[in-house]
Amino acid sequence: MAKQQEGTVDKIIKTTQKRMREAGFHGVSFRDIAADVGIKSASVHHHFPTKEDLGVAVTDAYTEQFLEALGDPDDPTRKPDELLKLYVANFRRALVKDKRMCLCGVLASEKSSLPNGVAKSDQAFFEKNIAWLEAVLRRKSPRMSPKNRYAEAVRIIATLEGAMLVASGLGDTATFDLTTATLFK
Amino acid sequence: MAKQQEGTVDKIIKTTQKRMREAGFHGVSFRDIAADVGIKSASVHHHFPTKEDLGVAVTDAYTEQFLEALGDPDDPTRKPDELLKLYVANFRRALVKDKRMCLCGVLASEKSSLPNGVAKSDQAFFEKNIAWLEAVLRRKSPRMSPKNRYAEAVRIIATLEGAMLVASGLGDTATFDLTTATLFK
DNA sequence: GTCTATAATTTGATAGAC
DNA sequence: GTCTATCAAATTATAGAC
Repeated sequence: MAKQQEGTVDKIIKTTQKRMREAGFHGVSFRDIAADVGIKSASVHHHFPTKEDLGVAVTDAYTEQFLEALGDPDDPTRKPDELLKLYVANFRRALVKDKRMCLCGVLASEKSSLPNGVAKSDQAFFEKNIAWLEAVLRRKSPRMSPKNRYAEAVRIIATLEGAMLVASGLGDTATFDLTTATLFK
Repeated sequence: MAKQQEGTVDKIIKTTQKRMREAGFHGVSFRDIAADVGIKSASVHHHFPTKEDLGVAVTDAYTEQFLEALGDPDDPTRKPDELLKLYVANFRRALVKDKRMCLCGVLASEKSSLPNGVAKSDQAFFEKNIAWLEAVLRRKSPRMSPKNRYAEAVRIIATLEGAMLVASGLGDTATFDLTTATLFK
C-alpha cells in the first residue's frame, strides 16, 4: 500500500480539519479553505457539494486516522498498559504538536447546531474510541464487569477531552500533563 | 437588593448565552438574537456595538452567575466536601437542566478564533474556578502542597468539562454521572 | 477538475428618523 | 431605546465555459 501523491481532496480535508479545530464548524468557510488549498470555492463544492458533506468527510477522516494510530487493541505483542499510555500520548500529540483541540471535541461542543450527518459522524468517533478502550480494559482487567469497563472507558476519554479543553481555555498546554498524570492511579 | 425587572440588556445576554452554548461564538448572529428578544438587530447593536462586546458581556455574566451559585469557598458553615459536591451539582445542572454544554467550555474549544476580549474573559472563567477549588481544597487537605492543590483543582474542572463534552458527543446525559461518580475517590 | 460569473441569503455594522 | 433603511462584505451554492 504505497502512499499515493496527495490530491486536491486530501488537501481540502487536511486544511478543513485544521480550520475546524480552531474555529468550529460554523467558523469555517468554503472560501477560506479554497484559499488555503490554492483553488476557488467552486472547486471545493465540486468535491463536497454541501458543507455537511465536507464536515462528514473531515470528521470521518479524522476518526479513521485517529484509530489507525492506535492500532489493534487486541494485538498480543503490546501490553494493555502500553496501549493506554499510547492512547494518552495520541491526545497529547494532537494538543501539543498540532497546537489544537481534538476535532471531535470541538464538534461535540456545538453538537446541537450541527447538520445531522456531521453530528452522527462526531458521535461515531466517541463510540469507536470507547469500544477501543473497552477492548484494552478487557485484557488489562479481565474480571472487571462490562458495566465498569464501559464506565472506565468513558472516564478516560472524558478526562482527556477535558484536559485538552481546559489547557486550551487557560492557554497553557502544560495543564494537559498536570491533569492526565493521575489518570491511571 | 431586590431583583429588578428584567430589561432588554438582560434578555439579550440571556438569549445569547443560550445560543452560544448551542452553536459557539461563530454560530450566533445579531439577527437571531434580536428575533428571540423581539427587537431588531440595530437595537442589539445599540447595547453592544460589536460582536466582541456582546461576547465579553455574555461570558462575564456567565462567569459571575456561575461563581455566585458556588458561594464563598471559605464559608465556615459549609464543609469542604459539601462544597465539592455542590461544585459537581452545578455542572450537572448546566448539562441536564439547560441541556447544554458549559458556555466557557464551548468557547474554549474555539479559543484561537475568538476576538481577544472574549478569549480573555473565557480564560478568566477557568482561572476563577480553579481559585475557588484551590480555596476549598486548602480547607479539605491543609497539608497538601500548593502545587498539588493546583493540580487537583485543574483535574476536577477538566473532568467535569470533559464529562459534559463526551455526554454531549454521545447525546446521552447519563454519561456525565458515569464519569463524575469516581471523581473524589 | 478548475475556472468565471452570479444568484440568493446572511452577516456585522451604521445613519438617521421617531 | 427602538425603529427603518441601508451598506459592504461574506456566505453557501449553482450554471456553464474551458
